[in-house]
Amino acid sequence: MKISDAIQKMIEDMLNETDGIIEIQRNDMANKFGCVPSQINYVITSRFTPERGYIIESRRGGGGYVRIIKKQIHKNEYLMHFFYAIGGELEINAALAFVNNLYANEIINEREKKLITIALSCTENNFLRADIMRQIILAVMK
Amino acid sequence: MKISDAIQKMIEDMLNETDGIIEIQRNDMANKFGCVPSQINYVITSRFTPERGYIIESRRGGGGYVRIIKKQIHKNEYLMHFFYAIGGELEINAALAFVNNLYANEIINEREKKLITIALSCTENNFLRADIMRQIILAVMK
DNA sequence: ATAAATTAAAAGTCAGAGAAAGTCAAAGTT
DNA sequence: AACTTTGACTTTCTCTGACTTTTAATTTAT
Repeated sequence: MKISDAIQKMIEDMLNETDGIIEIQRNDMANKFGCVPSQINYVITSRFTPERGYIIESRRGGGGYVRIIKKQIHKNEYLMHFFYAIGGELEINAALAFVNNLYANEIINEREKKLITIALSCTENNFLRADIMRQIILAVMK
Repeated sequence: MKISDAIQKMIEDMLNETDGIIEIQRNDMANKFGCVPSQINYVITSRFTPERGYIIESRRGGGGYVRIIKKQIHKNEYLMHFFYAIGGELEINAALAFVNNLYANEIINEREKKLITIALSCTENNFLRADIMRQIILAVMK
């Protein structure tokens, strides 16, 4: 049961094995799963949506394909940019505003936000805080 | 014995036999107890509430399910214990040992461990560090 | 040998049927 | 009065198939 989930998983696995961009043959894939081709469309439109960070491109006719692209969230770029923007000092309010931004952009979750807030609030020294902020960015960047 | 109580007991038993997370088919379970499906909802909403430490997730349609998650409270107990064990001062080595312990026990993940380490390393002051440790525990406990 | 026409090979669309779970109010119990 | 049971109705999700559209490949005509 749950063919759609199996299809989703296969696509995700393929995306992980590559650089986040794959091309599939709709009919082939439907065949592999013993389902009707339009079910592939169903899976794609219900799970690989733009809101979830996917881009779909396709072409019909002989040698057609469906291309699924997982948007590489510019997370690291975003973080890098900030990393270099931090000066020698960092005020607590500016720091917390940035953290809220990270949270809003889903780069960190609520728990991480709390931990980071603690780390940033542990000193009055804005030089030290800038340093801590840099360490945090590196930690979050993985 | 009331049917609802029997259903509750079965769910609790299932939760105890697993890691505190189960998935049931609402209609199947209703069938087992010879009741109407909506009675399962009744049991869940009246007994497996968030206040009692349960999380409910579900999905409709073919292959649907109701997932019941029992929040592992022992983690919080564990954290509580440490929270009260922290004295006025906390040396960096003791603090980091504790963090490693949390990581080993899967209460925090690697990324959180990094963030916590940063927070704990931001001062030379063992009084302040004890305070930070307490804040961290509260943040992680939710 | 090209251009046009045809055929074949994809992928897309959409609506309907079916499979679950959710809701809520009324009726029954304790 | 509070809790339990029931069932009619709703909503969401999945699967299917007939039909359409687009593109490539092939054949035919000039």
